[in-house]
Amino acid sequence: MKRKIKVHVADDHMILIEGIIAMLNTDKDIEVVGHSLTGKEVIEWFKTNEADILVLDINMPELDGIEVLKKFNKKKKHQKIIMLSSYDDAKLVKELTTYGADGFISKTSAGEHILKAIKSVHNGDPYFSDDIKEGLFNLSLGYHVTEGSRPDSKAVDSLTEREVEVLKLVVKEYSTQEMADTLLLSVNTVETYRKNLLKKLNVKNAVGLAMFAVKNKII
Amino acid sequence: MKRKIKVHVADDHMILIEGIIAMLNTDKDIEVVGHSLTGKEVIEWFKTNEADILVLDINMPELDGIEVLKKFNKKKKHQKIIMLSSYDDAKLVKELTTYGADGFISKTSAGEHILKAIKSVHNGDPYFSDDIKEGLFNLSLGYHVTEGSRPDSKAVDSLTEREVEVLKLVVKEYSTQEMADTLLLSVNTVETYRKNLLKKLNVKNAVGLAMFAVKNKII
DNA sequence: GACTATATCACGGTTTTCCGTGAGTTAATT
DNA sequence: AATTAACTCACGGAAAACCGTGATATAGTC
Repeated sequence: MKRKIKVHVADDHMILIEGIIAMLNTDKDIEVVGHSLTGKEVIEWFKTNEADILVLDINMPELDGIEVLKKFNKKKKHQKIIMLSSYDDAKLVKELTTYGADGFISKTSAGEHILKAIKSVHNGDPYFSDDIKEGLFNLSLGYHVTEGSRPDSKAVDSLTEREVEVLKLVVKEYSTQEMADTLLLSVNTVETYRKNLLKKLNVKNAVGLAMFAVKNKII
Repeated sequence: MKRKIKVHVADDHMILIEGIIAMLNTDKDIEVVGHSLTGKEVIEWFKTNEADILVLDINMPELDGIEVLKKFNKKKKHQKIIMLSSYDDAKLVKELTTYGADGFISKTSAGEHILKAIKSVHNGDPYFSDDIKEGLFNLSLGYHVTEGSRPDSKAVDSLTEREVEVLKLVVKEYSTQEMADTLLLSVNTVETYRKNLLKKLNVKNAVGLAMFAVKNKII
């Protein structure tokens, strides 16, 4: 008997999880072996369990899908990962694939796409749903940013990934403590990034960081 | 034979719609007679069709659930409306019930709640899922929240001249001391304005003030 | 193998922000 | 005359941000 494809589903909306599970259960080759409501739960689950495919929502509390993806990437975990996105995440696709995402489907697309994606990815072929492809296409046609004050691309490029992550959270009004909890880092480390940001971007305080982020569309 | 409860489901995520439909179809008293992906579609559909219950997502493109609710309310349409919300919409509940929402369920709650909600509301009893209730409870415990996140003209109008002046300087990365020097005020006074701003705009810190200023073009 | 960049954490200290609460003055409105 | 809104200031305490400096580990590059 053929071994079923083991799938773990992570999304902060239980209703959506149930919907996906119900659908996947209609396929005899697929078995849902677990689900999580937060990024932290995902990490915990995979410490003691395993699955072939992880269906991972981008927006989750505590630890979002992107962070989870990065952690898995770093640890060279072998399971494939399909990112679940809301409509406006097209621009993330490229970035996320470099972090090891194997597939990308939009929640706006029909549910059968998840089935297709799982089978495709399990076969080793990346999968992107049509609307994601369309979004990518539109992006490549010259994403027009509304001009305001001149962005400082030199400074942007000088930022490391972690610094950008911290910057994004600063914009969301997170305190250092909250960032540490979210990114699973020590408060001291977050402070270091914050200091580096202030220096690199040559601003005086968190407001300066936020304004820089706005000008450079890091938001 | 008993007449089934006719339900229309509106959400911009097809996957979620499918999940809900699949679940509702397991109940013999309920019949899903239509679904929509945008607010406009909902309006169009109800011009030529009818349903007993409308399950309506708050966040949709083109015309969001709130607008749809208002339109229905104005036209005194007779069907009941259950709002589907993401986690952080608790503060909207009160406002939405005045616009004629009969129920409120969070997407984070389990799917069976939709069944309960539909039957309850169809019986004439309002329904709120537990986490929504909890959110309301917390709100009534004093956390005075004005409004959600979108551009908020009410909040802008509530600001006094002095508060706006301080806000502008906050955006320019001024410290309280510097603002006091610039505006020829005592540090204490500037602090007061800053506190008022935080409260009025319902943000956590100076970054929140800056982001509000950006959104509302006070810069 | 040395060098560099990145990521991670620590510690002690200063400054600023944030919070609550209260209170006096003027100008406009009822 | 009474109320209200805006403006002004004060004080004490808690929390967070900011600053400098240094350390370790790792991965990649020259």
